[in-house]
Amino acid sequence: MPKPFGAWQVWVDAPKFSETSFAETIDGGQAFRWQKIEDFYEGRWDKNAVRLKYENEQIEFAIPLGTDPEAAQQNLASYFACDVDFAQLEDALPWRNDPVLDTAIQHFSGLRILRQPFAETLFCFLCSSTKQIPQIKAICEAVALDMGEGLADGSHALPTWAAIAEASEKRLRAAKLGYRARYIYETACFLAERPGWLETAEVAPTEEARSRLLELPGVGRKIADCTLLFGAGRLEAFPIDTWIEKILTRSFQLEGWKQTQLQDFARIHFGSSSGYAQQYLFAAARAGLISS
DNA sequence: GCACAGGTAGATT
DNA sequence: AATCTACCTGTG
Repeated sequence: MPKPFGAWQVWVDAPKFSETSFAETIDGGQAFRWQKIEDFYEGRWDKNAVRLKYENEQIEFAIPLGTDPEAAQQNLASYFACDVDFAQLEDALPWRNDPVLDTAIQHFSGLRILRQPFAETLFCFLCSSTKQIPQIKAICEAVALDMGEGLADGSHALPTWAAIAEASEKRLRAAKLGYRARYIYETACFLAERPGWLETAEVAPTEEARSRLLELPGVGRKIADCTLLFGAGRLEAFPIDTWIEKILTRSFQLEGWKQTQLQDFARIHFGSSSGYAQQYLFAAARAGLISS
């Protein structure tokens, strides 16, 4: 039975994408709530359920029947951070004297950093440790089905942190979260005792926001930086995961550098949008374009 | 069977 | 302060 989505419409104010940069932006490891179905992607965030497809150099969208197209486009604009000029930021990256970054940008030009809901981003990356992307997606979906609110198309949103706090570690483990279940449940309880705490962290200056996130059980530097980059538009946050560490050591020949030294290198070399550069490198490495 | 996967925290050296 | 190690589960 087909899901109750309406007709395809052109997203008039969509950012400029190539087919590659479009696919990589929504389904390249920034977000874990998109799935490819036939020739389109279906995704969810907050209470939104949307289908998107790249068609004739444009982005078309479809939304559940009976939902408001104007509101949907506003929510899309927010999610895709349409207030940010990524073309300008891309040009400002040091690709002119960095052949590795140049290769990555040539292939994925037009890539964007999403502006996902802060609380959901934190949750998804708490699920992500030593998991492959398909598994992270499966876990998020399982938790959404168990604890998340129903959406207009019959699918489920991710649960709020309050809803997780009212559940249990055991229920999280049922979603195959493994050892991550304890971190997530303890973080939920931490947040439940501190109304407004996460919202304050979201708008704090980046360093303060990061140190706040690091107070949460299971949140280390990498997850904190992913939350800041993909969930708060902090393009200066440079998450160093196993991929980025390999890229920096092999392609940038920084063998033996410590995490703090790699952070310093990223800030100095890539500049104030180092997190944006990070996503290009991550995409290129996963595509096998640069050695990692 | 076994290593590894978009890590973190606590123990050990 | 740097380097192990345990922690769940699925995949190759």
